[in-house]
Amino acid sequence: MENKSVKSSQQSTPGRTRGKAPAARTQLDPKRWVDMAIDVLAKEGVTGLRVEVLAKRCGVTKGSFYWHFKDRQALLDAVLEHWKLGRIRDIEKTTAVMPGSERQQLHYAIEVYGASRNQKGMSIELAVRDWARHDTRAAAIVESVDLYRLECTRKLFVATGMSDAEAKSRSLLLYACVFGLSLMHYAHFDNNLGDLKQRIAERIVSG
Amino acid sequence: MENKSVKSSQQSTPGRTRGKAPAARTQLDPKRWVDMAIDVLAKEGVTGLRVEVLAKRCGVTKGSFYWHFKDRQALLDAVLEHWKLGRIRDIEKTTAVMPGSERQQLHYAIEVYGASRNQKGMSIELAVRDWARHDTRAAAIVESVDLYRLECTRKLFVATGMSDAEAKSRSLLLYACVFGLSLMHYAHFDNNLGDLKQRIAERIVSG
DNA sequence: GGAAAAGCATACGGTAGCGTATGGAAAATA
DNA sequence: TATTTTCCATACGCTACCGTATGCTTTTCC
Repeated sequence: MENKSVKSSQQSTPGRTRGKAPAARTQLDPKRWVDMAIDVLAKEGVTGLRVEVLAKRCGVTKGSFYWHFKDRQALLDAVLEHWKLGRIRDIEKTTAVMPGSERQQLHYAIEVYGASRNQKGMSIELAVRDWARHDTRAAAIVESVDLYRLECTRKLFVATGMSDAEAKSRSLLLYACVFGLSLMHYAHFDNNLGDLKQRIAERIVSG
Repeated sequence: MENKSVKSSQQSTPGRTRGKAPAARTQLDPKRWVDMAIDVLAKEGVTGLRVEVLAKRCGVTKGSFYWHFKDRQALLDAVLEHWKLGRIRDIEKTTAVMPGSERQQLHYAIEVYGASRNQKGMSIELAVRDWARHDTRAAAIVESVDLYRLECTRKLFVATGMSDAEAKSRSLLLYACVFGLSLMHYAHFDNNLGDLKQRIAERIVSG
């Protein structure tokens, strides 16, 4: 009972220099826990993220969990960090664009969030945001991700010829609308939702 | 330490004669529970809505609770119903308008949701929507409220001269943006958030 | 092969919450 | 005043968690 590897595991690993990738084993399993945790997070929210429930889903007992993590909070921190990094990678991929096709890319950004294949991603998004309403750590992560997102799309809007203030407002409108739509229940509001969404996207992107 | 005299200002209690149906008397105190429950809901979310916690906040024990409610679910149902009725009343008040000032009323609807004095209302709103992600009853309530809201603002947009399809898309955009903004952390995105919000409101309302 | 460490299981004590049972006090009613 | 009905407190059993302690088994390394 020493050396509970939280998430700063590695660096030294004293004495076992010549073996083989020593970090490989103790590095991969925390990731398995985090992946599973994010799965549960999407379906149940952060309050459903219980140690023993998670262990059962992993096919082990919590004895395993407490070997890999100091406590439940350590897992939650790891989940937040993993989510943040994943979002940043995703944002960069989504907003990377050849000069000239910025408008098209903005439409793509809107569409990709509402896509049904992205259902799980949006569930995670909403779960983290609800989490952030009661937890300052989660709130800090959400803020950093939000600011990064807003900045990336702002640049796209600027590239389409807008003023900076207008680009900022459009950027904010874009994400607010994307997240807001995923929060509403409007399936029966119209029988041509595709057209509605198209009009909304135009309203956000075009001048 | 007696404090049970919140008393009852019963109104009619009809048919009190020899029959039964004495349920009227026990009608006022459940409201106290529901009010307190909504308070907790706003701060902690539905998962924080625990019987014993609530009882403590009411200065009683759960023995009282289980006299007024069958179980926890009964309280949750009552909370949902109360919330729904309150929202509908509020929507009707917010979207009632003299012919000619529809645009102004739409701006007011946008502004009133983002107002800081409405902080608690928005907290409840978000709590109920997160609740609805895991509970079909809550989802049904949210859907009915959403459809009513969307319909009311749709009429306002139509009154400003828009086509029905356009009015519907604006209506959806309006609420998506309002709820989405309350979900994001953009305070440090700009030092003139008022201007940003103004631009967004114009984008939603004006043609 | 044999010691040491990794990885997990089992058992334990503790808290929090749900719902039930039962009794007691206060108020309404006769 | 006596009795019933309201309303609430207390006590209980039960489950789901968290975190710790301590083994047991499988690798890893010499």
